Amino acid sequence: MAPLTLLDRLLLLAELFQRDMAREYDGTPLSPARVGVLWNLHHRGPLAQHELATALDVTPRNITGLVDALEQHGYVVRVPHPTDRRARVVELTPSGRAVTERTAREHAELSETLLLAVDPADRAALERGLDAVTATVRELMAEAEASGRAS
Amino acid sequence: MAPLTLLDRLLLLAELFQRDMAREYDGTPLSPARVGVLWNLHHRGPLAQHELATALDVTPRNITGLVDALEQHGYVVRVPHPTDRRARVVELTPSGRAVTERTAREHAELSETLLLAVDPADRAALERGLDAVTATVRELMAEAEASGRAS
DNA sequence: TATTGTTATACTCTATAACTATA
DNA sequence: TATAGTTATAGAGTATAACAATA
Repeated sequence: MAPLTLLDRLLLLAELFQRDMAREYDGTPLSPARVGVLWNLHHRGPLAQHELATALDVTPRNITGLVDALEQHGYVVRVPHPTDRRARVVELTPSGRAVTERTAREHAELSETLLLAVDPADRAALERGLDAVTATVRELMAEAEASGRAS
Repeated sequence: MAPLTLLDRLLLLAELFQRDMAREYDGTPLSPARVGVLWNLHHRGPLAQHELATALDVTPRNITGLVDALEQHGYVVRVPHPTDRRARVVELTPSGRAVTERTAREHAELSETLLLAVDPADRAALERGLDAVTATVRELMAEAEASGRAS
């Protein structure tokens, strides 16, 4: 059997995270895409819908649906934009904030657990390596997008 | 700003890969889930549909839809199972094999590129670290599934 | 004119439940 | 009885296109 390449390892881990995420909110009104909205609001504060669309890299139509669902279940509210009467600003409710705070807490714990699993002598190299890989992936995606746009 | 944690880095990379995958086959009859079927057939040879369902961790109903689409576009064929007349074995066509071989080639190239981006002194530690993290994530998921089943 | 968000429509991925044919 | 795959139905996530209100 061929040994696992670096890409194999990374894709495997990405798939595990994705699978885990998809099950996390099973049976609740939440889902990975909806939590993505909450997570952005948690980190950046109230945002207009088009800002969410840009941040999540989806169409504005999509945001309408996600915010509809989140608002219906009480996690966010739409408030008028202070200066632009076309726009609607999305804000976390206390219930939404409870979700993001719980998620943040769980992330911190998981990060701790994962770090402890790595040999202390390997930790710095692991972080450096991941950063190098991430930077390269970003470059490749930017190039692909540029050439795609050109065609 | 808080520095990126190990989990932050891993989730970021996972998201980039996911985003890239989703665009890869944009405008073609392929898609991540369909390529997942082709990929399994590439690595394991012809498979019955229930084997695909187990491998991809989705319902048999889902496999019906994916194989329908792949068959309609000429990437796979359904052939009778040699001994079980209930089952249908899914096989790659030459056209399907062309896709998986192209994907394998692209993976090999990308893996090479990513490896070159990492400081040679960090490469072994990166692989060890990723394996440790992957093993831990798997343990946690298995535990979560076991306790979910119990409840 | 351009932007913001919506309605209308469609496609993919996924799930559960009921059913047929076979084991 | 149990398994393999299908039909029926439903819901989430995504996209494009046309439109109203506002900038």
